[in-house]
Amino acid sequence: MADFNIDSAFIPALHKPAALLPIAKHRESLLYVVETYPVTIVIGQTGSGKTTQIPQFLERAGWCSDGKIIGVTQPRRVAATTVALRVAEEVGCEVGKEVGYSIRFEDVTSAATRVKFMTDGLLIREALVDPLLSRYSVIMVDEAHERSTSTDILLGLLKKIRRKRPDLRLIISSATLQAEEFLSFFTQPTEETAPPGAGGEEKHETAKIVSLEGRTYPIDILHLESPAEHYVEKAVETVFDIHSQEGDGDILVFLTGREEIDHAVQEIAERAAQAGSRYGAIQPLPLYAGLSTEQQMYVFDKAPKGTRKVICSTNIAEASVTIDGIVYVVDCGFVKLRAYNPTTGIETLTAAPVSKASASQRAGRAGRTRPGKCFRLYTQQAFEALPEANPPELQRSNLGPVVLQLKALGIDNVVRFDFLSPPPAELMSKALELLYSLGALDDYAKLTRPLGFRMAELAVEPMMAKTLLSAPSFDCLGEMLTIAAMTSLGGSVWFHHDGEQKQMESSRRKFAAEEGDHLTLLNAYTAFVTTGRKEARFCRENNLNFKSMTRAVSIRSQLKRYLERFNIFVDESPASRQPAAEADQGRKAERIRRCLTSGYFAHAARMQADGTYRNVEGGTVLQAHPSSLMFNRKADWVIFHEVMETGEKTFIRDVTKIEKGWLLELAPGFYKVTDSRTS
DNA sequence: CTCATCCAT
Repeated sequence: MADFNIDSAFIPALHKPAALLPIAKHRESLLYVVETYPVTIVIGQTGSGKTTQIPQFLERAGWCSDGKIIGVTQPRRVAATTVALRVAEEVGCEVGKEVGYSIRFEDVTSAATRVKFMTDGLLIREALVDPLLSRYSVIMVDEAHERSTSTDILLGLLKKIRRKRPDLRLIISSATLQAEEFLSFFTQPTEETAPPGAGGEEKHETAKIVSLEGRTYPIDILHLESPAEHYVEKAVETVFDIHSQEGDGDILVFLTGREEIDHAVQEIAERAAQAGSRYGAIQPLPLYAGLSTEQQMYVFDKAPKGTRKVICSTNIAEASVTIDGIVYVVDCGFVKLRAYNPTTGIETLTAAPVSKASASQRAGRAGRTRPGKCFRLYTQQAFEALPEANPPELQRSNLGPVVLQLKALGIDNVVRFDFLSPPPAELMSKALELLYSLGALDDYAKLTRPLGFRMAELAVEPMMAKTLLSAPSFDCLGEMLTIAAMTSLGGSVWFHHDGEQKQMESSRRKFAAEEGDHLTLLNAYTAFVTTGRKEARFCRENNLNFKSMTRAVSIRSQLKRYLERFNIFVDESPASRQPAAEADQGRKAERIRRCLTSGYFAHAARMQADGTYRNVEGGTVLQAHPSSLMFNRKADWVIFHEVMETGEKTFIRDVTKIEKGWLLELAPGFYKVTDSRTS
């Protein structure tokens, strides 16, 4: 009995009893506010229990007694499912009964469901069918401070719906002090409701802020005395300072991207090897979304006894992934942000200083299980100068999908939609132009019938939606469904372990199509579902990401069902899948390339003598991304799925060869007369 | 010779 250990003798409870959560003592006042005010803004730190407890309070207080239900939205799928599981456990029911969740491809609800967790994007789609969201008595929008595109649109919609449904209660939950912004948004009358002068009295009765204290441990925050020149080097140094001078506990290092992370991990491993066993072992691990699920799982494994885990991560560990046992956080002070340039139509991905909100969220990751420390690799003055929050996504995105969705929701005047933060006019007009050129909007900027309405209903971006809806006329619908599903995976199709890049390249060559990436993706998918029998083994043998391929199967069948609703049917009879003669295959490939051109004509480029591409305006130098089959291959005209500027270079991804004449033929409005300079 | 993070009956 000498080695009796109290830690292994007791198993810690999975969850704290709800009554111990700080929120419990706010129950009465919270219910009073929800009863009295149409909109409640809840400020609650992580650990306050707001997400799990508030829906239960409401349900027990009778908010579902008239057959209506309580909806809780999350910006992420994992959050929607895990919170639902946890609340079901607390309530003591099976998930899908009284407590359920609904995300794309997974509806775990039933007639008995009274509390429903879901992604905010899904609730927007529900509004297409039920514009007043009449099933719900209360809608809680969680993590609203993240200001994702779908959260922002949802808030605008809910404000509009509330006017027609005074009985509807809204709860907006936010982790930071941005609550005032939500308050003024919901108390400000919209132009439609308020004649000038009215509405002042309403201001006091519409919305109210409620603050809940969190239950995290204290965190010491330390800043640098003078700025660091190279934050990656400084981060590595800081890791070793912690390792040699601080007590035990794992370290989480925030960096901006894959390159920095791989470098830091390698550096830490090398230095640890040099230092020998003076301070105990150290285990550096990378974490970013581009890793396979399997590689990501390592960060959750407990390090061997006496070994300190150091996780070098992107922003994924700021809110999406939570790792237990982190006591020290090292914050480099930067984050990669995406922005869309409406003049060039090109997205950029660049490192920018984090916001104060992000910095405190990062620090908070140190205090989840016991008191922690956060080392910021910037000065106190630099911190003070940081913006409160980053600009919301809606103000720096391609708004094509947003405009399409708003129009489908019956909001014709999208410019006057009540945005929490209106996007710049240039983004709006660029989106309208694109949708007009695709034929989704008419001369009066109204959604066309049937094309525009159908495009809005398909869950793919506008250019692909147009391509898909053109596919029957090119007799390649089955193939296009596959290509749409594969491109929407966003580059996670191919997969390789460290140092096996060569092997992956040769695997990919087996599926390679001379015409480019789209047909290569089609070949890979076809092989997966036929000879591969949708099995994981086939993926392992061919360096394909099994999870992604399985998802492609789901997306494809969902898109197929949509089209069937429009009375567009795909011939998938065995006869249609017979391998065709070579000449037929060539003709089929050409039909597919023409069809792609009918949707992606605005994404056309021509190769120059030096191997780079120029877009149609001629101003921008584009390069095939190294992950593209067209990297280092000759072409003339091409279309591409995506363009992104990172650092010095502007890359195009998913590239397919076309012929110049097709542009004029398939997009005569966009490419008017032959320009002698480009011919 | 390479890309932050999410989401959609």
